[in-house]
Amino acid sequence: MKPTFEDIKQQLKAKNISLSYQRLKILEYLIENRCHPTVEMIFAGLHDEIPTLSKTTIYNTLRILEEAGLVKEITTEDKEARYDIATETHGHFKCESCGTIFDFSVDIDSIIPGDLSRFVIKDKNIYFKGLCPRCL
Amino acid sequence: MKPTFEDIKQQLKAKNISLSYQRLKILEYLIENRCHPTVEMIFAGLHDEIPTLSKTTIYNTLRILEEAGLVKEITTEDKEARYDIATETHGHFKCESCGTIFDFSVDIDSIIPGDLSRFVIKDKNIYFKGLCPRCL
DNA sequence: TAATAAGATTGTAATCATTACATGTTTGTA
DNA sequence: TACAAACATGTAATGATTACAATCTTATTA
Repeated sequence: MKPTFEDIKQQLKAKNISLSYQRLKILEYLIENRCHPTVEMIFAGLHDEIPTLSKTTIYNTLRILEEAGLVKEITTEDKEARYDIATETHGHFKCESCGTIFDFSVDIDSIIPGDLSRFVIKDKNIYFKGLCPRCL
Repeated sequence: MKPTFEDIKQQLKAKNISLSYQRLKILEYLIENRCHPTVEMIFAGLHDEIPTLSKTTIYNTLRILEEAGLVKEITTEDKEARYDIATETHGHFKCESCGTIFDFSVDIDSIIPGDLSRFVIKDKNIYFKGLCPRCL
């Protein structure tokens, strides 16, 4: 179910977002590096290929892709934001020791909130913390 | 099930955390203002009563209380952190229009992650976004 | 094809929440 | 009272993010 370039190109076209070289490379990076990278990591990772790439462009691109629903910002208590290609909803687990963020599958529809009947829910996030097997 | 001062004093004593005037007032504020305040809000709210209170003290106190498990930082994509007295686990819903954060009850144990059997889970967060009844 | 306008990218400078640090104050104990 | 440890305070530094102005690219139209 991982999106391919073609999937994403289609979605961008459908939303009238032009696909510049920089945007393409940022998307490529996100698809190939499913480690929930920070802006810094994207910047460093693309620097060899696009030495002129600016962080502002990365921020702009991520904002546009997020508004288009193709990318999600992962919210942790860290001050550096992390980004994830938006696929089916899944949970995130952050190891408090090594900082790695793991995906885990979860049936989000099974979460039935008690008293949100008059609210419109647009986004659901599940975020666990603890220790990963390697750090135990 | 809301904790009282006495509950909290007991817990602090049990953890060997001394209860200064400032810490007491910050706790008092958190107990009386269940609106998930920011540091700025705590600072402004206590300024009349303690004009000399410093933001550093608020940050320090919140960190100590969080380490003691009495306070939880709420993680949203906002850059300003919000704080909550740690009660039974509940979900948070942020209205994308007015920014208000609502609590909602949820049976967190009913969330069964698929593949975290070898992980130690220490904390679970549920964070929904959308529109609240008033903004609809 | 050339002219033009709209949209993208870039780099620098500003913003702002948070943290580090040094100094001054309070508290408990002998 | 004297002392030491813990605490509070204010200022300065940090660092991620955003604002902004200038430059470059792309698409469109005549």
